[in-house]
Amino acid sequence: MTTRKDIHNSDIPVLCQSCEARHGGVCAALDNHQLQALSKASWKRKVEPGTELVGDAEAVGSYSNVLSGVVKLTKGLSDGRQQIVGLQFAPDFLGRPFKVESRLGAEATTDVTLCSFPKAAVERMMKESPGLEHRLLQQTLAELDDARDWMVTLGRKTAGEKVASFLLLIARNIDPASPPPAEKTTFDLPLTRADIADFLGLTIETVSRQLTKLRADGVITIENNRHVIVESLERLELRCGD
Amino acid sequence: MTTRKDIHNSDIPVLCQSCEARHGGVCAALDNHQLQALSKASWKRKVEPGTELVGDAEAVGSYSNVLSGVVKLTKGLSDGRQQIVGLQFAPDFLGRPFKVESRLGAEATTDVTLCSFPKAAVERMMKESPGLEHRLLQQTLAELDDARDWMVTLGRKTAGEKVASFLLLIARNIDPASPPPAEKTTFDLPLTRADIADFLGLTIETVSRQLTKLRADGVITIENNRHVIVESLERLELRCGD
DNA sequence: CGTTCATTTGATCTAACTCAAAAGACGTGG
DNA sequence: CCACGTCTTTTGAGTTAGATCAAATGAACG
Repeated sequence: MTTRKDIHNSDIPVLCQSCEARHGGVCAALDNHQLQALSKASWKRKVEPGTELVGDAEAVGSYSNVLSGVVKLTKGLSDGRQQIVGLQFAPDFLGRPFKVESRLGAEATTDVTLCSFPKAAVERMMKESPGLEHRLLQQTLAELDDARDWMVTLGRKTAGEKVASFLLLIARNIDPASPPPAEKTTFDLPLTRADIADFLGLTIETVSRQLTKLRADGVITIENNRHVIVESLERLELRCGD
Repeated sequence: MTTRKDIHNSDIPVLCQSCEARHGGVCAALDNHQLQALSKASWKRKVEPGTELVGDAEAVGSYSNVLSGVVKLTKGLSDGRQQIVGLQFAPDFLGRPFKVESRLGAEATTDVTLCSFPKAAVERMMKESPGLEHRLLQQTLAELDDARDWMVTLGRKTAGEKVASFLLLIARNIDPASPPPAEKTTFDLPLTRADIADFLGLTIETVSRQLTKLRADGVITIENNRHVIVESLERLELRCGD
């Protein structure tokens, strides 16, 4: 077992060996040969919070895997109103296949590590290997499910339920390694109050007031504005409305 | 040219020959041989408005193509609040691949014609032919784009903008044959006021008031509660906020 | 032509927004 | 280490868009 694994690993590109996306991400659909080919054309980069990864209505020449951190996907109205339409956590795939122009903005909200590939290389590989396209369909279906869940949050939940739903979403997704925490968790909010407001379709003030309420009710504790301690996930779930 | 086409048509299953989804829908990704195989196991049906096609949290044994009419996809909260998270027009594909249980309700809102296939047959065919999976990825990506557009509508638009956006969406999608009307159109609303409210995250009363306003401002005319005449698509677009 | 259901209209009410100011976090340079 | 300025978050007071409650009108149908 150990031997076999080592032999296998020796075929895996150096760049990919320690990569988390190797298992959960789209790269999991590639065999070692394809991984070799792709890794030659790929590059890692680290970006700071606030870095714009894809501009709204901008041509995109590459796809990426999110290896760590959080990326927000935004859409704007002509008068400046904004809505965050998705959050990407590791090891999500970032990019819109088969379209030159993205109608989405993408921006790092925390320190983010990315592994990027040229659009052409991915699309060639997609034609050759159905497994990759299958994996991409899976992720897209999952994103569609998430988007529709969020539509319920946006359309039908109260401010209190929205904020609770948001905290739960973060608690469940912020750590790509350990899946679902049971009863108590802790994390740093990957978004500012302004971003949370744009994600929930609320104002900063309303978000703040609802967080204060959750704190007053002993459901959460907040330290230094960013660090959240969820005292009871169960009680948080009860406040989500569903 | 005519000759060739006729020869080709003779290979196409009778059931599919006059089918609109043959060109725009997922079936367009199948060759005649595959079409033959699938059509043997498929069946058409007509259903009335209000027919539940898929129950929330119900196991689904088949996929369908919408051939005519409109299907609403719904999600509910525990206390009865509802949100429509998508509308399917012809020739959309209906169903959630790779999942036994749908977390969505699906209900006809008009008279609907469906062509249904056993889940297993579609999934087998998907494994054999990458083209089908590719086509499905395309539709899923399009649905994801639509869902995200709608998130902006739900999260950031005013009641007036929401209703205008809804009318525009219907005007652009109700007729699968002729794509985008230019300046004036006419259609029957495929949804009741209650459904429109659930789609827009509003109440019936607010929807009604906004429709009345659009009528008062001369943007639309309404006959018999259901039939809408859009006097100026351009002026409707201006009211959508984006 | 009366019953039923969908829609409109009217009169309040309230959750969330807006505007304004205070409090807290954080970095910088003395 | 502390004083200062900047930026973010919280808190407060008043306003409003859309909800709620209630009633009238209109369409469809046996």
